[in-house]
Amino acid sequence: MERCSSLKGFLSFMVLKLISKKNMSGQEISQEIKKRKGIKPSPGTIYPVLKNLNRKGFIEEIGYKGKTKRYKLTKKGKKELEAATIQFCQIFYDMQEEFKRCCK
Amino acid sequence: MERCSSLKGFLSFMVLKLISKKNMSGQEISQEIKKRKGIKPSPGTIYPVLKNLNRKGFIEEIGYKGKTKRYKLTKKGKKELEAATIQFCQIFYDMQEEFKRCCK
DNA sequence: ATAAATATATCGGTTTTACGATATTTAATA
DNA sequence: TATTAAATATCGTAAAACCGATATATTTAT
Repeated sequence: MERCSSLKGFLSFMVLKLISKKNMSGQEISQEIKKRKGIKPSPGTIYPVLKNLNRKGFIEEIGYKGKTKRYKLTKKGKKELEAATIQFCQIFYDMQEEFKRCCK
Repeated sequence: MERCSSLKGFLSFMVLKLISKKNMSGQEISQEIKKRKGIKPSPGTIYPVLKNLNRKGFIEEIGYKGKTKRYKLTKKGKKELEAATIQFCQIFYDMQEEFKRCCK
């Protein structure tokens, strides 16, 4: 195909966006997605996405004292997210009004 | 899989949204998408989407005097779009700020 | 009316996205 | 430390999304 951004899809985009706001583990990400979408992505969905983002250098692991592993955005990841965000806004620019309407 | 909305994906959503603003032909839709995304969907992409939306009763053909066929939203399509919009906003609710930032 | 151009439709195949099951690792608890 | 629970990782498979090529239909121009 050939995408503009090298992100795979909306799920990757979403994961990157979530991690950008707060360092998160796979579980935390899954739960946040469930909260928004209503459907919790299966392990077979979320972990490959994380692996892929990690492989591309967009995120990296941080693990500290007895806490389960979390991911944080790399500098590269921040740039990628910024690019993807711009594209997202371009594609859905006319959703702004809907947001105002939907989200009270 | 099993989605919340019965729309197939973001492309279907986008097409529905575009048609909701203005009755459009396949070509016009393709061009608008190219304008936003940079990539024009191939005929093999866009027409099956239209066919699917039509089969589900979300859009219907209107053709008039020497003009190429256009589609308009049905009542059912409007309801569907509304539901999908709400879901979209729920999923991406925190994109509002980005919109303000990106779209000058 | 015929030819050329444009738009639409369809088909087979590829890639992407995601799942479910299972295995492994890590953390919490006894 | 051993046991259990939770989180992560991996694998094969399935379905969705999309493309390119080709065929057909419709408009436009000759």
